Amino acid sequence: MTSIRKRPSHTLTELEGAALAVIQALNACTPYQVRQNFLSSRSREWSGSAGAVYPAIRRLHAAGLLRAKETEDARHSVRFSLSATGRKAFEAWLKDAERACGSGLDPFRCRADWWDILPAVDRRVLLRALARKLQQRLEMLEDLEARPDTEERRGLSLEMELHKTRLRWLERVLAEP
Amino acid sequence: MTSIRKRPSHTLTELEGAALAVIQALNACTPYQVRQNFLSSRSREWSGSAGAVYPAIRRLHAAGLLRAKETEDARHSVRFSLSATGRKAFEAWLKDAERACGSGLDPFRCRADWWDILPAVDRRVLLRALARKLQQRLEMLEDLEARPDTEERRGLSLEMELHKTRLRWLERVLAEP
DNA sequence: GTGCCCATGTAATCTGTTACATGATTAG
DNA sequence: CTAATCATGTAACAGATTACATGGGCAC
Repeated sequence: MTSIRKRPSHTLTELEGAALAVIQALNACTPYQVRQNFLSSRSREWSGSAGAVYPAIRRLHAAGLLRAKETEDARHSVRFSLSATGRKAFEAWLKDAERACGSGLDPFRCRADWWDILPAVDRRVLLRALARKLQQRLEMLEDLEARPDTEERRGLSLEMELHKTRLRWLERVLAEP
Repeated sequence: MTSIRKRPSHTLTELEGAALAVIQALNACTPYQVRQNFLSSRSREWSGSAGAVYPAIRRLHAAGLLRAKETEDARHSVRFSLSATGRKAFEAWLKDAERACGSGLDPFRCRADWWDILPAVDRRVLLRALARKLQQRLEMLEDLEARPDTEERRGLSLEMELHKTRLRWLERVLAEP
């Protein structure tokens, strides 16, 4: 009897799902392009390190989710696109409400419960510093939004709203006793 | 010459930081108590698996951040508390605005950019399903908040606000063309 | 042709996961 | 006394990170 698999074949990691999304969007692209897409993305969710991207794409290919087409150029690089299985797996990842609605690992929320244990003065200083940093990120995102060449407008506006929510929360805590 | 260390001694993982927070809060506790605290936490950020907690505490101890005091009971279990170095490291973790204000790996935001590529009908069905799921989580959190024995009220209210923000974002997208 | 960037990786390591193991304690 | 459960782990493995390697193409 085989033991229960940790990750059943139909479940993708977040990075794998995102890689499929990029490949789907660019419709046949090289691992390098996927990596560049991750690197240029303003979200620092992943480093987009070669050591993550190339093996992930190899895994997806080995699992039959990707079809490879070798190009003619001298570097004989390989362009990948989604197979039928791959499209199905990607759709499942995209529609996975359970994972989408989990909170993930939010470093802000993770610390929020503990800031209270600081001495009052320290805490106020820290919360104000956090508010400044959030404000700063928000302005950065606003600049990004203003640029006409920015993709990912959906995620951008969502991220800005989330930052604003954190800011409001900070201000509410600061306004307390 | 030694190569640059990936993780300099003064940087903690999120789990290590959270473990220090629990140990600090309980003021001298066993690894088991730390683990129970993670397990009982409503946040599913980590599994609180033994294979993560025990090694993490051993690491922190080996790094001199924790002091161990063996108890007298037959299980001769060990209670840990923060050393001076440990308090300093924990404070640094707690006050790390750079990490706190990053967005972490948010599975909702991660997918938000790609939902647009679905056919309009599919997308509306999905977004409504997501809204229901978020609503459901929100109600669960409200119940939790209503219970008098709930700790982590700060993080709880923040998490609820973040969920509400996601809900509003969904409704805004649904209200479009 | 030499130096530099492009594109693709590999190696070592680190942290976390699941699944299993094991001795102590307590309920019956 | 025996069985469940408490408390503490270990083993095998997965997936990511950093740092390094390598070979092709192009600027000068």
